[in-house]
Amino acid sequence: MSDLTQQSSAAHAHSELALDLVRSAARLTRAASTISGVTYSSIAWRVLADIEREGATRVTDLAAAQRVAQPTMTTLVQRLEGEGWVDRVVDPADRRATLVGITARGVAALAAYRRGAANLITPKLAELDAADRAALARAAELMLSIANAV
Amino acid sequence: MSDLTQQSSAAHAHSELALDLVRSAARLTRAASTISGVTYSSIAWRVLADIEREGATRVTDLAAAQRVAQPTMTTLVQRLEGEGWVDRVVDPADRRATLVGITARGVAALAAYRRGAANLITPKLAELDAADRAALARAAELMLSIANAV
DNA sequence: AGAATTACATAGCATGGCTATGTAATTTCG
DNA sequence: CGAAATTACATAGCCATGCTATGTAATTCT
Repeated sequence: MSDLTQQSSAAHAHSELALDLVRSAARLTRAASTISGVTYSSIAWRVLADIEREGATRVTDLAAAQRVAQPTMTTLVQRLEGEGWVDRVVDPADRRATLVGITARGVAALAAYRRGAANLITPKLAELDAADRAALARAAELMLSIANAV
Repeated sequence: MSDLTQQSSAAHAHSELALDLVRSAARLTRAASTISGVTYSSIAWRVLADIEREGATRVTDLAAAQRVAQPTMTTLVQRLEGEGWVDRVVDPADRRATLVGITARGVAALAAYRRGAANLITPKLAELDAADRAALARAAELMLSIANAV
């Protein structure tokens, strides 16, 4: 096999893998949204988790991190505030901006979501061997970095 | 470390991995939805792909496969029909049922989506070493089977 | 034959998306 | 310094993706 053919085969294999990844990630995401009792989809939990990890954050930064438009994030933050999960204060450094922080109730709601998600997925992980779990752990890291890069 | 503590540690690690997986899958899914020119979200492409692979399929079967309610699927199929990507015929075996088949235009639209998705993700895969790509390939299989099992 | 179940369309509503626009605050530039 | 430009976010209007409830027709069960 010539170099050019090898490159074509590798590119084809990478494309196949790319599509497999996109597909299986979407399937898992949808399956994970069927957690019993959970009424918000994944973006709400991702936002709460990011705020928990990073501290109070501006609306536009939250929107950028989740790859959504600012009004989309404004609406979500308004709903989360309505649930008592986040609070909003004017950013003292720039009075145009709003800082969104997570409340104790938000931390509790996020923890409950995490328990539900773990309850749904963890038993399946327990059935796997250590090599497969290692592959998944590495893949989770890689998927994150790929998602952040595109 | 006693057996019980080991089990607790393993369960905890599995929970952490479960949450990491759910999170990174959701992030990748969202990132993949930012493909230039793509106006439908992932469920449309998954449905088209499933119909392409399985042949004409009933609305309820499509809904079950995607973990959504039947009316959700009815609405999506109506829209896909409006795009000329699927056609619908009465199932001769049961006149209550509708069989949804993919059209040539649907095949073309699905192919275009796949090209876009591959263009977005494949360059990132090319930057990885073979072990990482192998981990991702294995993880894609595992995520699919986990999604199908929960 | 009638009752129960199945298959899917419709209705109404909520969440998650978008672009466009308006208002206030901040920064830039002449 | 003041006006213009830019930034930050809320609001408006619309669509896609979700749900439950309900209606209609067809099939199955008793």
